[in-house]
Amino acid sequence: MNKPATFALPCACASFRRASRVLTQHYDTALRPLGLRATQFTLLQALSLAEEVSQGMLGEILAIDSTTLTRTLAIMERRGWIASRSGEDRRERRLSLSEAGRVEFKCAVPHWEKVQQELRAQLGNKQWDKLLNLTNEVIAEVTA
Amino acid sequence: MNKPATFALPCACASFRRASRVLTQHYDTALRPLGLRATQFTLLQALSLAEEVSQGMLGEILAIDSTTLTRTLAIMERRGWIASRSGEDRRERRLSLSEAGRVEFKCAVPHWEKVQQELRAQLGNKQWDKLLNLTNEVIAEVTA
DNA sequence: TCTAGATAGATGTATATACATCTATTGCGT
DNA sequence: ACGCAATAGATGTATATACATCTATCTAGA
Repeated sequence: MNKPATFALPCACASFRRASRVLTQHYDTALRPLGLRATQFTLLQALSLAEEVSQGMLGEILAIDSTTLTRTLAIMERRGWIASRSGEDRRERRLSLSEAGRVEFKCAVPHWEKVQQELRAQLGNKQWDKLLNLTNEVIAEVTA
Repeated sequence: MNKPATFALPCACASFRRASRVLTQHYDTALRPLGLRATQFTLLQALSLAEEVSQGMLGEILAIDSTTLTRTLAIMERRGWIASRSGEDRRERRLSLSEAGRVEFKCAVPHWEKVQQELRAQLGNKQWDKLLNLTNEVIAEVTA
């Protein structure tokens, strides 16, 4: 066995997961100085855009199981980045960025932009755009 | 907040991970009757193609950290699907499918093909192909 | 040959992830 | 008002994932 490190996989899921792992490592590396994981950055970004959302809605937006968010958000609440209060419907948790979360996010953005730029340069603008479009379309069509 | 469930994410990593989660759930659902996870199916498939590989090489092919494989493979060895023996270099573990693993894989293939077909139908042939090509290209270019 | 540095995996630890199940709450039909 | 089905999250459990560190082994140089 002396295969080159990259060879095409016939399985869309395998191929996607592999690409995810590789991308995630790049983003994780870029964000490590800030003590942020790629996943956590995504949550900060989503909350930064959404202002206030319920846990369930956040999960729907990101296609993350709501019970997964319970744990991931707990970590970020412990770090003081995220605040939650119960909504009018008292079963709901309404989530938002704390002040510290806003600061953390603001600090992280340049690092995030740098990785995005680097990858865009590596792939070329055209492929990069195709990639973003396709992944977003996949979601739109497969989620339904 | 009353956003539709799907909206475009500006972050390639977030977008990829989201698509991964959605795809993985489809494959997991399809393989659940067999007691197989998508990830595990991928490993069976890789070993089925590779015959015998070291853990490190398998990790390289799939872009999975070798120490991650230690745990994931342990589960599959417990189930009797995977055999390992030490190589000439006694630090290496040479991995292969056991007979039970070959059987399990063979049983799983039709289920896997069905999901692939369904997704292909849902996305259309053209998009499906673009998707596979792109993800594989991303790997090729970003891994290097 | 002996040893210092490199390499392959194993182990400790932390996070990400989902499903099954449980609890608290809500909303509806009577 | 009552009571039952539906819903939002929390909790138990299992897997996936990576990094730091450790151990065993190998390899190249003196």
